[in-house]
Amino acid sequence: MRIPPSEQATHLAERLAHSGLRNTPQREVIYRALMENCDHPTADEVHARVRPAVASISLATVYNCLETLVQCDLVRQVNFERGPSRYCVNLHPHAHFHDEQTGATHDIHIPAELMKRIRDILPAGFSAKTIELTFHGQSPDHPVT
Amino acid sequence: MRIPPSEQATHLAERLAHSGLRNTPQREVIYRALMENCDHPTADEVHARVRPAVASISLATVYNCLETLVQCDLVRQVNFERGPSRYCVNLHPHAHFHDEQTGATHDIHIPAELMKRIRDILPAGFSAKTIELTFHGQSPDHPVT
DNA sequence: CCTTTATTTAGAATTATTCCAATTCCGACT
DNA sequence: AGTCGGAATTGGAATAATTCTAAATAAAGG
Repeated sequence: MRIPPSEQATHLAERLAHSGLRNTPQREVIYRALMENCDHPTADEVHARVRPAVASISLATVYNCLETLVQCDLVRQVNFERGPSRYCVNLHPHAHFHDEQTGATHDIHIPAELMKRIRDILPAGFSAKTIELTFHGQSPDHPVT
Repeated sequence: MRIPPSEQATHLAERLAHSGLRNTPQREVIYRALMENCDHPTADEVHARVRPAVASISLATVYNCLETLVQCDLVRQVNFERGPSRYCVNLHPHAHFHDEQTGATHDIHIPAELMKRIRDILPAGFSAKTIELTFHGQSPDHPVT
């Protein structure tokens, strides 16, 4: 299920080109960092992770690149309450479970059938572009992050 | 369906007492402001609304009082992305529809049966204390706020 | 190469919120 | 009534995450 790094890079390059954007080392390394470890890091955490590879990268650039990736539909931005934004490379429709103790985030699969039922509670005239479903509580002992 | 002001006040007083907290004019006026107009104001907006009644009230107090009301389960705090927190007096389980153009927020009723199905997608071991369901998109022409 | 335009960068600015320390208020108890 | 102690309020300072700005750098096309 994991895509080899070369294909990741190709995918990124394609999507950027598709939006008329350039493929830069910073964007590549950030995208790779997210793909390697599919937890849900904050911009700060991403910054820390990519520094070894691109020592001079600034936090502003990390924010810029992450926004670009989100715009290209390569990455999903996730928010819990008013905490720092987190970034997620799982593009399948899914919910998030936020563990209040550990702060860990778990992806929860949403069956297509349920997705449809959820969409159906909207009264006529409402058209939803995105749907967010978030659980807060306690996750099992063995944290999968 | 609307509760008369006197009962509101009683309800507030009871809940505060129940948590060993005092009933202050600031808390009362803020609670009343929220009940009167069930849109989803920010702390700033609440501040602006209650100033006429309690001219000297500070923004810090508004934040304090709102937090108190949330803790007493009299008010629900709602967040969209990383925008300012909003406050909602509808305590029935419901979803939120956030209009991206106008910024308006609409409450959407969630049938109990659907609520149950949503809860059921959690794998064993996960226990959710709260569930948030948020739609982003376009709402009908005639905004109800 | 040279130009144009995109991107990166550091640091300043912004926004919402929380913290802090100093009053003020309220209720209980003499 | 007078006083004590804890709560609550207040204004202003502090914080945290993010965005803005203007200058420097890099890439792509001619």
